[in-house]
Amino acid sequence: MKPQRHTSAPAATDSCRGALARVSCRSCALNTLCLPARLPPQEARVLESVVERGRQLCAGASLIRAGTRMDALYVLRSGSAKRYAFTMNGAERVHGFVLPGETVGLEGFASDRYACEVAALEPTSYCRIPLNRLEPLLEQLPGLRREVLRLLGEALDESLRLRAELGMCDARGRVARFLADLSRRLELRGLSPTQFRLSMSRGDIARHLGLTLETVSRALGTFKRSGWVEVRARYITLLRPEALASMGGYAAS
Amino acid sequence: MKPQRHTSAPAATDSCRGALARVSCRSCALNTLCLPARLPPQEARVLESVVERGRQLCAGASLIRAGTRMDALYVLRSGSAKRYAFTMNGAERVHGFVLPGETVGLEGFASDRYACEVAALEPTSYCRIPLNRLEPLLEQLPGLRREVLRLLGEALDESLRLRAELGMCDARGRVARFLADLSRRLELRGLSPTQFRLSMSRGDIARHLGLTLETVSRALGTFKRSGWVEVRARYITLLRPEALASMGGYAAS
DNA sequence: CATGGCTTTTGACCCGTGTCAAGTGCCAGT
DNA sequence: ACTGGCACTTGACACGGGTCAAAAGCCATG
Repeated sequence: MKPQRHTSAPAATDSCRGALARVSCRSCALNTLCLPARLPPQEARVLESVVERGRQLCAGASLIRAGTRMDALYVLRSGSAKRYAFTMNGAERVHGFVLPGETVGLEGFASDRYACEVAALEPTSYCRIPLNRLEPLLEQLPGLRREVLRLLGEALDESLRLRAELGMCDARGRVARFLADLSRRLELRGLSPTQFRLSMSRGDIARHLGLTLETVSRALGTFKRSGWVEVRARYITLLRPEALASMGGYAAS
Repeated sequence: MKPQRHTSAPAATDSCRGALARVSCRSCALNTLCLPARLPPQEARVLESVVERGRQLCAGASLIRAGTRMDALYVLRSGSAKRYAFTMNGAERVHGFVLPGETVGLEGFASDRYACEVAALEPTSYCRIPLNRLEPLLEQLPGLRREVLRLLGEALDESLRLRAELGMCDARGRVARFLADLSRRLELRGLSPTQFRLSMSRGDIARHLGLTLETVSRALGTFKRSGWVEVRARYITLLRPEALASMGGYAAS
């Protein structure tokens, strides 16, 4: 068993940055969102013992290289990242953006190799769950087994839903939906749902939504002129979130 | 234990239709494609003991109702089906088409409820793997555990790739890709890759590719005029599959 | 064989978005 | 402060594909 070192103040505060000790999910700010949150406490404790803390990544650095052997799952602790891949004609395609508490690397189960590149969009830290430590736990812990299946199912469901809904609305609807979705996810993390910084470029957003960066820019321009948002470079303020939500087809399902 | 009745001739021939006995994956025509194919033989034998044979569905009948509690995985034995769902504005969205040997119901892991409706497009038969029998096996059989993860990963990967590639090519490219993909999957099942019947309507294809049925029809018309395909109602002959494949961005990856 | 209903094809038109190009703003380095 | 580079905005234009409408095929039924 590895030595366990505690920060004297066990405050579960707004950031994990300071802590240099080994992972303690219970004292992590993300404990209500992250993978262990849905596990029975004793299973969470076992899982905790195999989680490794990754070092900080600078903006642009890759957390996962597409095509490399899958050897771990990763969970973001802070910062943000984009998941992307290239089509055979060399065009970059952005599959999505990753926020703290979200798991990446799941598509690797398909072929034992990661299918997406995952790169930090700003200084970003993460946790790592090595597969060779995870697999034995899947045998012993039924809750963890169900949770991994749930995560995969959720990723699949989200991907299907995204394709369906983006395919049905026009450019402005897609951008509206993107903002509404981001807003919701930020709120879940205790951040302001109406005022935030976009860590990704217009081009990244465009390549995610299947548009061009000019069209994204124009959509934002329209929202600005309608008084729905305020845009200053990458800083966004949502003035009429309901308008965006309804335009993006974000009705109460 | 249920009674086991064997057909006297154990021929692994081209169809499972005749057999009325309980499931015997080893003698099934799909045994090289289906879920057990990638399992170690002894695990496959255990899995076989929990698989139930479903009765034949007629065209239009639902195999899975969206929103109902997830209680099983399903594998198609013969026929074909479409997976679809409705967006909140009531528009139908086709997530994909299912061929024999393919597994459906995986998205249910997200929330314990099926997210897609799955309906037969022609007379169709299937196998059923109840979850309450599958779960204990996941604890005991490491190969099965990996295989279920692989299936989910594959579904996820395919969904991502589909979204990426469809988003980047024009209407004709999408239809070409659709035909090339179908052709490949039919060939895997030992059927002709160049001559087949489309069990789905133009509208279904359109709702799957994010187009309108008129555009799908026009794309087929173009291919016909170029001499790439022959179209007679729902019967299709691919005359220049390579042309379609390259247009759909189906290069050797 | 005729009928009616459904699916598919074809045509005409127009809007939205991609494309190309120029212009603006922001930041870092010299 | 100047400069070069990059991200973003804005404008003009063309075209692909959505929309509406009508005609043609296909298949059932009586």
